[in-house]
Amino acid sequence: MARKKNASAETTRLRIREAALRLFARHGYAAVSMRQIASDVGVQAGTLYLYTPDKQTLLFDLMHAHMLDLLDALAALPDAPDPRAALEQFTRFHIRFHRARSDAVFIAYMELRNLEPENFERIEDLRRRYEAHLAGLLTQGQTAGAFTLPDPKLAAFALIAMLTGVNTWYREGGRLSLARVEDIYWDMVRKAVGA
Amino acid sequence: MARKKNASAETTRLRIREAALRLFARHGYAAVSMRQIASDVGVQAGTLYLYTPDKQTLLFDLMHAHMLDLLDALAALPDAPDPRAALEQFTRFHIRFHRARSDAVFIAYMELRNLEPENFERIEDLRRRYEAHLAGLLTQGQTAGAFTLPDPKLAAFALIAMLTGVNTWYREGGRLSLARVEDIYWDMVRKAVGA
DNA sequence: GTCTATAGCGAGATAGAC
DNA sequence: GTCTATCTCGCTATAGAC
Repeated sequence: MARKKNASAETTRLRIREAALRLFARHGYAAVSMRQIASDVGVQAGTLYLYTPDKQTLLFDLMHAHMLDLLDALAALPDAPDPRAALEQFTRFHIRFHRARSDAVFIAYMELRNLEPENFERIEDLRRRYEAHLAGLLTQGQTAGAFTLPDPKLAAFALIAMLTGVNTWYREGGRLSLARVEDIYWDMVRKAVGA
Repeated sequence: MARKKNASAETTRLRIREAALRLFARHGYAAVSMRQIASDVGVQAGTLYLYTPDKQTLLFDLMHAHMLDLLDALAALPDAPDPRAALEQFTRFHIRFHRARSDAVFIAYMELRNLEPENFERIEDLRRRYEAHLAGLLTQGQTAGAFTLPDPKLAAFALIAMLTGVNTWYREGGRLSLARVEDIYWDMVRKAVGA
């Protein structure tokens, strides 16, 4: 049946993306061969080319999907009553979202240099939108007198770097729960912007 | 003359390291071939093997030298009169030192996964010493009542991530001088730790 | 939709001439 | 100290059988 065949093909497609995501994150795009990905999925290398025109497009699709997920999830956040609540919501959202997708986050940052120029620009454009959202939120808060910060744009860069950094050290089952980590980082974020 | 030959060899050695550093930072260790490095230096590929036993050792040596430089420079900082002054000194030092060596910084972080386990452990050990220095400084400040922070270890991770992040966006000749960037980041650091 | 087989290429590393 | 030449391997991508 057509439905069965499509379902099976979609499963293979998904498994290829999962394997590529994990392997690229662990060893790096350039260090991973199409053969390794195929072996991980349990198909032959040639089979991958039914699902992607080439290795570069596979990488780009993974990064692009991740950035769209991020912006969609950001847009889906409920409205906050005031700038301080909005910043707290952003802080906790950023930590949770990035923690849950550490492989994709790692790739979206580390493999930028392996993208062809046109693909690079498309990903960078999406990243700038995310940064601009936070910068706008900080600017609003400052205008409203809720925050005191020397430079909203730099503060946005600084806070995003700080929050994303959780991924480099946080391990499930460690000293602190993720909820506790959120609390601690929110405390530092709040103080840093003078809220 | 022996002196002339040695001097020439040392020059070649240096140029190989510089080329490798730049190329690894720009394209990634796995994506750069020994032939590319040789071509950049202006020698043949085989010549590189007079200076390094293999590509992996070349990478490790670059990362190791960078980490030793960092710890040496940290140790060479003058004593500060109090915890707040020590933290300000650290903040400005970190930004300046990392900014001046962006290629080495990038490699020391991004290429960890391309190190063989034993080499990885040696680099990680050096990195932990650097983090421990800041964590110790924060703990002292808190004990002395100069800082208010929920968790010195997490604060150290958070601040280092935030400060290193300057390298991802700062460009010479941009809107802000590096001195001004230091001021702005120090303002955020100071507030974040409640100093 | 997946397989086997392979074309075509470039990699890391080494040998030996100069 | 650097070169040319080469060994051996694994890569991306494609062709065609089933």
